[in-house]
Amino acid sequence: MSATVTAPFTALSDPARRRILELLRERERPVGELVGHLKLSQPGVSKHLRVLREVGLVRVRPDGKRRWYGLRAEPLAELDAWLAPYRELWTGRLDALEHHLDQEEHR
Amino acid sequence: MSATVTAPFTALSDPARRRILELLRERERPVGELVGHLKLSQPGVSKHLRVLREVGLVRVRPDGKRRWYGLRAEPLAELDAWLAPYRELWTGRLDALEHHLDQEEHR
DNA sequence: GCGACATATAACCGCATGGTAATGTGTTTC
DNA sequence: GAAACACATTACCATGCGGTTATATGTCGC
Repeated sequence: MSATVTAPFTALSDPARRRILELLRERERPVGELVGHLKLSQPGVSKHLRVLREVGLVRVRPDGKRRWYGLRAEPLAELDAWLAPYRELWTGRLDALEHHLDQEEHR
Repeated sequence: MSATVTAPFTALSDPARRRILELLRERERPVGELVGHLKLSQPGVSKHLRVLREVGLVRVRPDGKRRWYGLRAEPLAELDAWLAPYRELWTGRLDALEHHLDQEEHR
């Protein structure tokens, strides 16, 4: 684990891809259903799905002519881990990083 | 607040920019010092700093000929907020989202 | 005011990205 | 096995990005 966090950040920088993840957060969906929600052509959606697959943010489960896409949380967990050391900057804990809070209050 | 999360995701998708944030997490630094850590030309670093400034991830404090860059946590907090609804997918809490866990255990 | 210093901006380049229309591939149905 | 369906891939285009070198801008010391 913990390959690099570049890929997930890049993948999530596109609004359409974030929208797809949002839709898959509710439940698995076939491609056509995603297309119906996305103001994008079917190939456009397939292209985004390929990106999401390649960074491991979604998984596919073929079922006849349908391909059901589902969410994979692992890369998101890596982003969360990346964020961790920064989190104390805004969680009001003033241990060991007070100088940053100082900076904030002068802006 | 809560503009859009696209900008911070895009900004963080570059390793050099993440490295800069990492350096600024310790303390404020002038540009030259960042250049010294970054295998990049000075203009290259300045370009990345501009991007970080525009998305609000850093702030500048001019002091004579130096310009001291510091971290701003707000956009990171927005990312954290964006991640929130997904977080329960990997935190072992099996409330209301068991179907996702089901999916996970079949892979 | 002038040269040195610190940084920003401009101009340029190669490559990746996101979108589309067209086409290919696998599956179902009759 | 042929047509219809669901989806992926290809080919193409315009735009943006990250890098560099060259140059502009502002500040300090004398």
